[in-house]
Amino acid sequence: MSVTVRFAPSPTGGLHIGGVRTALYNYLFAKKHQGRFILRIEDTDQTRFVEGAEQYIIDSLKWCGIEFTEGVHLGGTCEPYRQSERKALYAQYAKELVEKGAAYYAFDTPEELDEMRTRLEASGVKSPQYNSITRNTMKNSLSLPQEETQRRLDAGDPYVLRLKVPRKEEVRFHDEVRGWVVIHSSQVDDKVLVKSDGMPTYHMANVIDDHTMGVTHVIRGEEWLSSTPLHVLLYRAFGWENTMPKFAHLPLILKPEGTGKLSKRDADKFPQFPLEWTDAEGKTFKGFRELGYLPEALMNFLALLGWNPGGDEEIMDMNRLIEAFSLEKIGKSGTKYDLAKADWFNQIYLRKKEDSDLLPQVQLELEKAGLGRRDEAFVLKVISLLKDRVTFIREFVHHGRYFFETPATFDEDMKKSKWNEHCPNWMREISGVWEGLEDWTHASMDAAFKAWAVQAGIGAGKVLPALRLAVTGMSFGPSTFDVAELIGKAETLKRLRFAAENI
RNA sequence: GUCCCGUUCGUCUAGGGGUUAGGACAACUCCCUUUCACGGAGUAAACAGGGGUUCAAUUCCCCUACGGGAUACCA
Repeated sequence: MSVTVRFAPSPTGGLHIGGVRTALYNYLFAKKHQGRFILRIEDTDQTRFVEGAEQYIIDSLKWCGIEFTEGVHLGGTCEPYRQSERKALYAQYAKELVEKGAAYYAFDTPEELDEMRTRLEASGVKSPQYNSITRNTMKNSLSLPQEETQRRLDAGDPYVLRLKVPRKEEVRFHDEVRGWVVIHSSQVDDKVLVKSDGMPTYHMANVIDDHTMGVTHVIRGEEWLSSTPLHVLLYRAFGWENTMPKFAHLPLILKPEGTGKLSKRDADKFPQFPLEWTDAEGKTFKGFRELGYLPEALMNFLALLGWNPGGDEEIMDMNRLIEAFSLEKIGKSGTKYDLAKADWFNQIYLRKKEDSDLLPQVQLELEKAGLGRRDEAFVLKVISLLKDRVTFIREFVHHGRYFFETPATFDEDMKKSKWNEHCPNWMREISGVWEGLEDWTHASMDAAFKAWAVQAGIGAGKVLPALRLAVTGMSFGPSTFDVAELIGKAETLKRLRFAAENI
């Protein structure tokens, strides 16, 4: 059977980094096996629905380079792909479960449920459950006389459907990353399958969808490991156990500091969203895109967060990741979210790009910084001079302002340590020497400068820092001669004379 | 509390009954560069603890500790 996987987020907000990684692993696995990859929207909780979230998820994944073969935005043979539009299907299967005696109606109000829990706790039960024992004391179609159940149903009393979890049954399943997991059915409670608003819960919708969509591998976060026995029980109840998908539970991404799993609530502390996201309160969070991360760098970083092919190889583009990916090599332990390495990946991928690929974004950054749009050839040269020195595209501005405007201020530390009382004169002399230059190149400037230094009896090392300060206003950067060559003779001489008067 | 999962340098990880426990990021040092990066060479840095099994355990088993997850009519 061909591989079918799915990514099934809830449209409850911005897609966070953990979700992106889950989607990525599913994508890599699907591609590797030339299988189907479905985008399904799990919107069964109408109270948590967030407008725009679905489109955001689609846009984000697209930016990441994660592509689906079918789904809510593409259509496909298993439509609809939005769970809220599959209600009729779930109702039909729910009915089947009741008829089989695998599920039952429960009429208990939230207050009665609370009461049951406090009563049980008072009598020493550590974790009160609605289960094979306690369900007899509650109001449901198992404990109530049949006529009473029917009467309530006919009267339109609110009810939920619960799974009748067997009292003594061993549930075991093989997890592709963790091996065999065994749990006794007594640990599983009679979970709600259909809520009183008629919507299925995640558990039921998930099982029905995965089955009807032909999903072969469920690759999801570890937070689902605990409820997998319930899902197995559901497959069993439906009689689908022999075609049950394989499970692979991914280690969680943990907060970089302190403890706990990463959550969207931490988004103001460190970037978590692929694209800029504005939440319900109107708070806007920058995405990786806005922060200047390259999607290929992000994907490489994310792929290696919890998975490793087993060697020293680290720089892997999407094709290479697909080729190397396997479920067995997924790690078991949680992983701290430390972006330092992501920055390094970004630097690597930035350097791999052609200067011309960087041009549009650099131009954009220049414009944003108020430096205007410049001649392409000129900017291209700036890029080649600066590319090895930056991690993010936006840094071209910070590192290279002086290419676009005459420096108005000069680095203070540099001034203190390298600018002495002779400097103004030196600058004037150098500008005089350079003024006579026929060709304005790095080489000719260098030669003229050295000749002047020798003749004046001054060590080049004494003057060069001052020269840099005069031309760029900064303490670091490419060779001053390169800068001078690019900005041109007139501008360079102007800067030298300005510096002589003003530093 | 209970159940489940986990634990190798600060971080991401490789490895696996006998290894000088490997790599990468970050840090630091040196070289290159009359700057800053890049590049190169180094330094420091880890098998959670205790019991077994074994000639031998970081690797297998058990316990403890610690971390995480789940315990909803959320996903």
